[in-house]
Amino acid sequence: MSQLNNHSLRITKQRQIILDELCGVTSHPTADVLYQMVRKRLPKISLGTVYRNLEIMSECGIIQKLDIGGTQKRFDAAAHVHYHVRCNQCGRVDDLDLPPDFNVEKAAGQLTSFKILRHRLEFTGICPECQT
Amino acid sequence: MSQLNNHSLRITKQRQIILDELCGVTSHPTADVLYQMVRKRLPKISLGTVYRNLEIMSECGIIQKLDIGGTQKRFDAAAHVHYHVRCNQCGRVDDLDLPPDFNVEKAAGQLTSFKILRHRLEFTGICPECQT
DNA sequence: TTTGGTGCAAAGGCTTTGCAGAAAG
DNA sequence: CTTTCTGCAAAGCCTTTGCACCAAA
Repeated sequence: MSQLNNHSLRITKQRQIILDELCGVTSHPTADVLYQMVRKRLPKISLGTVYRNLEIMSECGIIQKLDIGGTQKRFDAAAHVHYHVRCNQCGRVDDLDLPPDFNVEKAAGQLTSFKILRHRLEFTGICPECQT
Repeated sequence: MSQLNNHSLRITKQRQIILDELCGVTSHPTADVLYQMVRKRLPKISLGTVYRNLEIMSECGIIQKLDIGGTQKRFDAAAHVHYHVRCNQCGRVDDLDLPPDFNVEKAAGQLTSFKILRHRLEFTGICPECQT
């Protein structure tokens, strides 16, 4: 568990359980799915608290907030960078680790049992105008 | 311009101008930005109409609806598959054409004047369970 | 105490949709 | 005429936020 910002973060039961549940799955749940999971252990928790804490924890680098398309964001306890496969039909998102140097199509086909239909590569960074 | 579904699509002034404006830019405007552009030529058009037609046109394959992260979807008149660079600061999205075989970091750095900070590769397809 | 967190509910941002009137075929 | 489309406004969905109370340090 990494360290925090300037202000001290308390380890509350809510936070602990949210993180715990997220760590306990290999899927990449949306906030509301995680909320349902957490509610089994903490029935009175609010969805707002789940969102708040997921946001905070991702800012601290404890978890990752995935913005990989679809209408809802997904969350991931794995801190390292990796790729994903999404199912067009059910929306399921699985991990996919790729070597730094690879042939996209080939590598993906070998590493997952998904039937790959498309892929999308997106870079993020600072555009020329914002660099100045 | 490709062909349509079972039901006949009419070529209305609204549709024509929306497509025209989208074709006229190399950026990947969000629906509301496109709405502003279109409004200069068609002041009474509604945002709903813009959304509706963008959706229809992307279903027909005339344009592409990009779901590449960020809160808003973006639209692109280019039908061919390609990649994108997004600016973390202003949200600007540029095209990036990559050869089928490439070294991700190197290729990207050479092809854009963005300062690349991260990249993300996402595959989509059908998961094992949905395949059966 | 003081500071930060929670639950609740309301508000926000983007997108979709129902409907009655308008327009194209 | 019939069918599709439009503008408008309302509703929907996901997420964020203000606030009063609560809890940890």
